[in-house]
Amino acid sequence: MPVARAALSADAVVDVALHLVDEDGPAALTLAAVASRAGVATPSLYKHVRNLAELRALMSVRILDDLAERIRGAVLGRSADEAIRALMMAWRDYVLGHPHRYSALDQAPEPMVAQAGDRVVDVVLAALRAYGLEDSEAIHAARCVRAAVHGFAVLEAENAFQRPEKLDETYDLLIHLVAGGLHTRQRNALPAPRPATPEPPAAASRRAPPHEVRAK
Amino acid sequence: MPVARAALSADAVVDVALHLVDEDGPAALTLAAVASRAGVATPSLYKHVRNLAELRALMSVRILDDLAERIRGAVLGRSADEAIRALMMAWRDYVLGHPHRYSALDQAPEPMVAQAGDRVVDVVLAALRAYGLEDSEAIHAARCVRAAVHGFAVLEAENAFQRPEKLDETYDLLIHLVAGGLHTRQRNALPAPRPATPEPPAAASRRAPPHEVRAK
DNA sequence: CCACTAAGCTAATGGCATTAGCCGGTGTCG
DNA sequence: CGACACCGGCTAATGCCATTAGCTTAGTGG
Repeated sequence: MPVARAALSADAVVDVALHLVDEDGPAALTLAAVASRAGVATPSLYKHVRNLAELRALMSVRILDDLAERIRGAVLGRSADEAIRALMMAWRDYVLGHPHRYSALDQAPEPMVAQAGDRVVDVVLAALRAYGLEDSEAIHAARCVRAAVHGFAVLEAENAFQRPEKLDETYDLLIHLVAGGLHTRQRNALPAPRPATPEPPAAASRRAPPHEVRAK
Repeated sequence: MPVARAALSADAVVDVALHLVDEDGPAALTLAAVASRAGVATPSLYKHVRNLAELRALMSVRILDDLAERIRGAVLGRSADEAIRALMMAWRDYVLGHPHRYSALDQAPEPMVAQAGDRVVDVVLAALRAYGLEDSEAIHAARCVRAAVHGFAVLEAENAFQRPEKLDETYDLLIHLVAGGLHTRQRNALPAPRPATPEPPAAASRRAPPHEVRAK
C-alpha cells in the first residue's frame, strides 16, 4: 500500500481549522477558508475529511482532549478541594485562552464527541476520588462539576454577563459552592429528593400562534 | 402614516422561526425555510428583519424572555431553598420541553441578547432575596445559579452525557450543591480566596504546528 | 380621487458545500 | 525494470442560500 508523499492529513486539516477559529472566530470556519490557509483547493479537503460536519466533530474531539490533558495536569499531586479548585481554574484558563475555540464546540449528538466529553469527565472523576464517593454518586458529582464549569465558561466566552461585578469573584464562589457541597456530602448517600413541586400553569404564549400568521 | 394590511411582522417572523427550530432543529433555520413556512418569498423577510443574524438575535431574546417568565412563575410564593429548587426545576423543564430551541440560542455578543440574559438573572436574583445576601454577592450567587443550570441544560440538550446514570439524580445533586452552598453562606462575606495555584506548564501541543503543514 | 408608503415580488449576484471526473506521482509486485 | 493501483491533488459543475436592487400593488390619509 503506497504511503504517498506526506502532505495534508485529517489531523493537519484540524490543526488549520483550529487556528482559523482561534483567530477569526467560529463563524469563519468554512471549508473554503481552511483550504485557502492550507494552500490547497477546497475539494481537496474531502480527501481527508468527509464533510464540514465531520471536520467540526473532529475539532470538538481535539478541543475536548486538549482540555482533558490540561486539567489532568492541573490535578496532578493535589487532592480533594485543592484538586477541584485547580481543575476548575485550569478549565477556565483554557477557555479564556481560546475563547472562540470553546464556542466552536460541536452542538450535535456526535457519539465521537460525546465520548471525548466523557474523557473530560473521567479526569474530574479522578480528581473526585479523594472524596470517597460511591461509584454512581461520583458520576453525578463529576457531571455537576462539568455542568457548572461548562455553563460558566460558555456564558463568559460569549460575554453573557453584563454587570460590572468581577467574574473572578463569581468563579470563586462557584468553586466554593461545588467543592464545599461535595465536601460536606462525602460518604453520604443522596438525601431523599423533595417531592416534586407542582408547576404553576405555564403563562400563555404572548403572541399569536405562528400559523394563521397572515391575516388576509 | 399608513398602517398597511396586517400581514407579517418582525414578531410573526420570529414565531415562524421558533416553530421551525422546534420541529427541525437549529440547523434548519434558514431564511428560505422561514419564508416558505410563512408563505412568502425569501426577500420579503428583509422588510421585517435586517438579516439572518438579527433574526437569530430576536429569537434568542424571545427564548430568554419566555424562560424568564416561566421561572418567574415557578418562584412565586416560595422562598429560599424552595424557590431555588422550583426555579431550577422549571428551567430544566423548559429546556427539555424545547431542546432545539435552547441550543439555538445565539452565540454572539449581541447586547440585546445579553440584556435578555440579565432579565433571567433578575428573576434568579429575586428568588435569592430570601438568603439576604449582600448586593454584589447576590449577583455572584445568581450568576452561579445561571451558570450551573445553563451548563447542565446545554449538555443535556446536546446529549453530552453518555453514562447510564439517571440525569434526574444528577440534577438533584446539582440543585443541592447550589441551594445548600448558598444556604450555608447567607450573610457571610466571601472567604478569602486561596492563593492562586500555580499552573503546571501546559502540555506541549500534540501535533505539528499548523503552518509549515505541507512538507515539500 | 390622488399620492405616499409599506410590504410584497422577480431577477441577479456571489459565497459556499458538495460531487464528478481527470491527472500525475509513488510505491509495490511481478 | 516496468505495469499497476492508488493516493491526493485539481478543475468544472451543481445547487442552495443570503443578500441587494428595482419594480408593483394595495391600503391610508388628505
